[in-house]
Amino acid sequence: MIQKPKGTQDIYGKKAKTIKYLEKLIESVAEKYNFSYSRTPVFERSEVFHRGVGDTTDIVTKETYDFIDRGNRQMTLRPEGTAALVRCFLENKLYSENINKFWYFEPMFRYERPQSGRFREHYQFGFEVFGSNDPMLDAEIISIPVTIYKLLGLKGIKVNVNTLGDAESRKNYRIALINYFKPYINDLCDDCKQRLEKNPLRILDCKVDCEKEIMKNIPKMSDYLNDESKVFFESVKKYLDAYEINYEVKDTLVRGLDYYTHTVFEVEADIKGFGAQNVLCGGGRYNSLIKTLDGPDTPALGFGMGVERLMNALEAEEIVVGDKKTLDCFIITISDNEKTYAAKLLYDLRINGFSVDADYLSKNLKGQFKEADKYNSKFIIILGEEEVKTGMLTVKDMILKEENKIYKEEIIDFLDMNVGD
RNA sequence: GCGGAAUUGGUGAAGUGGUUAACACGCUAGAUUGUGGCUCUAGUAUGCAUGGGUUCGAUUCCCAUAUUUCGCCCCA
Repeated sequence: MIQKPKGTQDIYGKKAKTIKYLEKLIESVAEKYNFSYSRTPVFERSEVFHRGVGDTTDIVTKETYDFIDRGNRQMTLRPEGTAALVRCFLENKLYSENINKFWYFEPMFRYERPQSGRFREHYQFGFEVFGSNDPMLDAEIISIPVTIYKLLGLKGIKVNVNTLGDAESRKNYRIALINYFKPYINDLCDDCKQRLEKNPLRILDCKVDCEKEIMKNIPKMSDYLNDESKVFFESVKKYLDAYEINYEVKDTLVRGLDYYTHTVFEVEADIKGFGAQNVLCGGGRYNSLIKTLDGPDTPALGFGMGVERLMNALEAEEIVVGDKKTLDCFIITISDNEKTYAAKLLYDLRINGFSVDADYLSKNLKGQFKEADKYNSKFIIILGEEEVKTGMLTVKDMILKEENKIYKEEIIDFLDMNVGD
């Protein structure tokens, strides 16, 4: 038996229905926020992510699906949505417009060891805004996942926010961190020893070293923010209050992708018994990314949310979404003699907008009734010798449990009147 | 990349080094030859992830591989 590749999933049945429902919900939220739908290729030239996400990040150093195509080009399966969308933004010169608001819902690929809430292929949706430095948008971006959780009735969530400041603040803080940790380099874990030169900010959210004595007096980002960055973050917080968002400022929150500046945020699942992978959503402002990828200096921000983790959270809170499967009508035939008549009827009803099905397994009457039940059919049409001959159909209302005789010519009007929403 | 635990019909699962692999759901047929949902009866794994090995004999013990799951790291 051939098994699926590690960390991938077959999506069908209940799971498929939930994903479809979520996608529609997200689309409707996107419309309300005036974001437009976008799609980019599943694979890109590797440098999109290597330069975009950052060469020192774990995502790029050990988690990308890289391959060389037949034309000897180095390609990478998309590990996250932002860098790819920035490439699209630049290539199509969308910066000629004032502002661009995009959303996406696509599979992402990371070569990792799977566990609860983590896959090698998973779905992620995200919202990105290019072209504005207004702190009101930072709050708006954070409000989108919060709105989605609210619409779904998901309560166990926690919003953490921080600022990394602008390039100058970040540079000063970086120097301060290196100076602080250098004397203690032997006390740090092996990963952090590497991080010290390449990306010292990442030491802050290291889970190995976080309990150590040296972590207690580390310089604070807030002391290295220049006035402009401070004012910006204060505005963001003011707007967050206006959006009535409950958040916590967490000054060790730095995020694992290199492109962030100013505002960064995460939404955690705060549900008892939830797995170790509890970050449902993460994002922030990335004002320097577009320039890094050879574009004009354009401010931007956004977030991404893991669909499987969102579904885990819904399940943990026993929230069921999506409608029950129903059928307007099921056609039962007494014998094979009525099958051509049934075929015509199926075609007629379907083309007139009804959801209709019939038996294709030559089941007996009882079996056909059971099947109609399984699909929650509102009506059943029973076709026998008599009905075919006279054109007088036997129609059973499964909700009122009553049977009617309807002329074939009137069946569409009849169903129209009785199959409401 | 590192560590732990798993893998038995369509599904949830019990079980054992030795003739017929429990139970439940589902499915099929019948009781009920044009009316389902309830009930009753019968049927439903020549096989226990795959490939090796140990053994007179392996689904059971050992090894490898694949997948799942729970952590670490990291992230959505």
